[in-house]
Amino acid sequence: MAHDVKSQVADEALVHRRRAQIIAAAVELFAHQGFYRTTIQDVAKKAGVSAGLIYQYVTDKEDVLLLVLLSVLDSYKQEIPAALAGLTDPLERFWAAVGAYCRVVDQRREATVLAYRSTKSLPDDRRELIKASEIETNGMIAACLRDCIKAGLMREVNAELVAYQLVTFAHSWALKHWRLKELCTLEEYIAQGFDFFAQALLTPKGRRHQQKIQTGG
Amino acid sequence: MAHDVKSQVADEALVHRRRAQIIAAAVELFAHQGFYRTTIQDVAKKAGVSAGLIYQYVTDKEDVLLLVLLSVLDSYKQEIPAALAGLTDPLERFWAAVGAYCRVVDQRREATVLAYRSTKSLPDDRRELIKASEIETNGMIAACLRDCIKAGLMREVNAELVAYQLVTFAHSWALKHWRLKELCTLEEYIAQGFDFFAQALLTPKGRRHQQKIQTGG
Amino acid sequence: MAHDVKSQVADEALVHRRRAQIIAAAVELFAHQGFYRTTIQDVAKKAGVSAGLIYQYVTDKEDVLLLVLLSVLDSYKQEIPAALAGLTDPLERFWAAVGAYCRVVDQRREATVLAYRSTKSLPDDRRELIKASEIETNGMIAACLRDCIKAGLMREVNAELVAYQLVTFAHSWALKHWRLKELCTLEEYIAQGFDFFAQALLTPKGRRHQQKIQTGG
Amino acid sequence: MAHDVKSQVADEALVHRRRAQIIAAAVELFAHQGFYRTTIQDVAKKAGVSAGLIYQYVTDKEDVLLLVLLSVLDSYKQEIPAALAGLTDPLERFWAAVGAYCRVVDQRREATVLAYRSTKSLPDDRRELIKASEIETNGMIAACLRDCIKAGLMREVNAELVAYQLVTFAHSWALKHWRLKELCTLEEYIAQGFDFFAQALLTPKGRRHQQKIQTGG
DNA sequence: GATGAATGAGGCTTCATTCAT
DNA sequence: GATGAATGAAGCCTCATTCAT
Repeated sequence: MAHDVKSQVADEALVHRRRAQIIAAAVELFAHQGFYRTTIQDVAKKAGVSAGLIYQYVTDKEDVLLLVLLSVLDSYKQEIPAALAGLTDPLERFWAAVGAYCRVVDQRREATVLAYRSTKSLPDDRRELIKASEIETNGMIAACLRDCIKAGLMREVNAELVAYQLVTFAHSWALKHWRLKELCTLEEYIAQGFDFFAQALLTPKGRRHQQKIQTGG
Repeated sequence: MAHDVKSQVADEALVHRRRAQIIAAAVELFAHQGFYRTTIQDVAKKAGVSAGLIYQYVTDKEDVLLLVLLSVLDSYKQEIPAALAGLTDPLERFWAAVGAYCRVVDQRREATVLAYRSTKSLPDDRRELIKASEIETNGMIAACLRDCIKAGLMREVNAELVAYQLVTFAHSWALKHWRLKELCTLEEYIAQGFDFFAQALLTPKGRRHQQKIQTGG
Repeated sequence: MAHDVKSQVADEALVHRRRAQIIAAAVELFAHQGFYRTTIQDVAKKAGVSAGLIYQYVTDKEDVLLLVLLSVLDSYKQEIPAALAGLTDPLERFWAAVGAYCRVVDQRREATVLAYRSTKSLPDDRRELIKASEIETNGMIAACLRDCIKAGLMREVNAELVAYQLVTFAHSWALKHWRLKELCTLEEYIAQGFDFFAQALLTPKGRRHQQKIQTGG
Repeated sequence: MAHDVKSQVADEALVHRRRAQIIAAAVELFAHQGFYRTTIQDVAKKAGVSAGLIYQYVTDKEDVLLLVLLSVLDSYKQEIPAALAGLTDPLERFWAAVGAYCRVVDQRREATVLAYRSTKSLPDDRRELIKASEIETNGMIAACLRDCIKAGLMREVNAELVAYQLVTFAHSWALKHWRLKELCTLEEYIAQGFDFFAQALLTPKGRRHQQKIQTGG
């Protein structure tokens, strides 16, 4: 799991519980007020612990941010495989992955925005952890895409590049939510996105397959 | 344009010059170290002025950020119309607008990232200014899109929603540059994006028109 | 008493002790150098604590001033009742009250001057607290006066107005000490004041009573 | 006149005019906001000149305060002799002097308060100038008092000490105006003060003389 | 393990003063 | 003589971090 971050406390279960507590408080505060505007005292108070305690589970304020960001990215990494479970059809898997992504983003909207804003607040080495996690998630989407291409359902596009476009599409729901929420609901957003990407990516064969899925489903 | 922000100094030309000086220094520093890590002294030193001087042209540190962000958004608002000048064909105008957008983003890559990261650091009222400017720029793209739809060259899509997708596509070049630059060049990025959006948006008529343009051009 | 001012620290006893420490340091410094010339660092150093600590017991530099002024006024409010304890004769009580006032002023001479100089440095709402306290003290003197009038020992004067004159008489010892100390001692100052006010206020009956007291006492 | 303060400007008339301009602006600002809260820029703006100009007529910000305070004390020193002009009767002169003092204080109420608050803000040497001026004014009152005593109209009191009491009585009208104005008008204040001091000071002969004056007047 | 009072370095901001025009 | 833009020292206050209990 996520944290190679060192703690002064031995009991692993406790470490886990305390960190969860700290992260929960921090996500909310960071998301609303930003990293710099949030003090450790704020986090401590919201988490219902003392400020000193936090420093037994974390070395730095930046460490708290790292923990928070990793927890956000973790939730992405968990939801996508979960959504794919039991599905075998490449096209179904593809839409399921993208849809799942959009929905996690919606559930953790503020945290997603936070990730965009704050990654650069981390020192380079810790930021690499974040990037790695992002690449991993993107990889899941790209893999689905490649399976569709291999099956002749989609055009030969640069899978990673398009994966970025898909991911960005999902993120935008959070980043531009202030405006988008006035234009459509989440499901409408997803629907028009699917339509859009379908147009852009599907081969004639893919289109026919798509029809079948929708009719059959 | 851009700054309704008040200054202690009367001489407008001077105000303009000084602010440009301050903004130039600040963009660079904010982009690299972030808003909070950058001190006013840093900005002053880089701008070659005293810290006190800055406060004759700005009320706040946050005001500096506002000025910076507005200057970024301004550059968008200037480049797009410039790229459209002289073009009348709806499709040509559309691609020109999107291409121009991508290229400003590339030129001001760090500033663009800064805008994403730091807008939330502004108090609500100042943030509204930013949002307004963003909506305005988006409107330019959406207008081109609508013209294409009206001319029967593109499908009937939600113009504003798709405009967001286009804008996001451009921004991603800056936001994910750390990864994308390893996958392709800017022009390749634009080309595959055009291809992608063409697939998604053009009507048969639009496709034929597109052919003509490319052949003729 | 005195401090409705909020503190970050919970432990009331500690808050009390720390504030006393801060006030003690501040009175001296403010009295000598004035409020504006004294820095929080000065206060901290003299109090033997860190600058940051002060802000756990106070919100503002102005808050320190408020605390100081309230502590001065408090000492007035405590000394007068103490001086009256056990006395029942109206005339005796009157002189005791005025004498006590003069003596506190003498003991806290610099603080008294400070109160005159610095009250206006407070924002209006905090200044009201000071005024209220002053009115309360004046009320004690005025009450003694009224008792004497009721007993036919003093003329029918405007008690509150004369109370002001008495209070001002006491304050002047501090305010004009630089000159008065060359003209007389505190006790001489009080004596001539008593003589003066006796002439101005006593009725014939009061004069006879006064004789008795002095002879008997 | 008052200012030994040096100026960089030669033309004496100009110096005089400029200083009057500066003082006028400063009195008002200092009186309302206090010395430290008022900036030189504030004074310059209110005086309708540039900040730089002030430093051609003054060496220091403290110099401005000195000028202001001296101008206040000057007005005392002018009004009292003016009120005495033409009067020969010692008792009449005495009441005229005290009355005049009270009325200048009323006219320059805020400036008087300022003098109380701010004298200590001056460095020792400049403060001596103020004290000297105060002693001089007090001397005028004390002289009237001594004349009355010499004429057998008043008791043998310490003239300087009582002069202080009289002066303090006048000042209190300004210092405690916030409360006194609710208790009486200026003229009532003066009247009750006169009554009070008459009781305290007049000999039987003085009392008869007083009757004559009032009846005759 | 937990607490929370204490520390002190550091940043934003103000403003008296100067000086080139 | 007058201007006002520029300077830079200095002070208030915050907050990450420590440590005695």
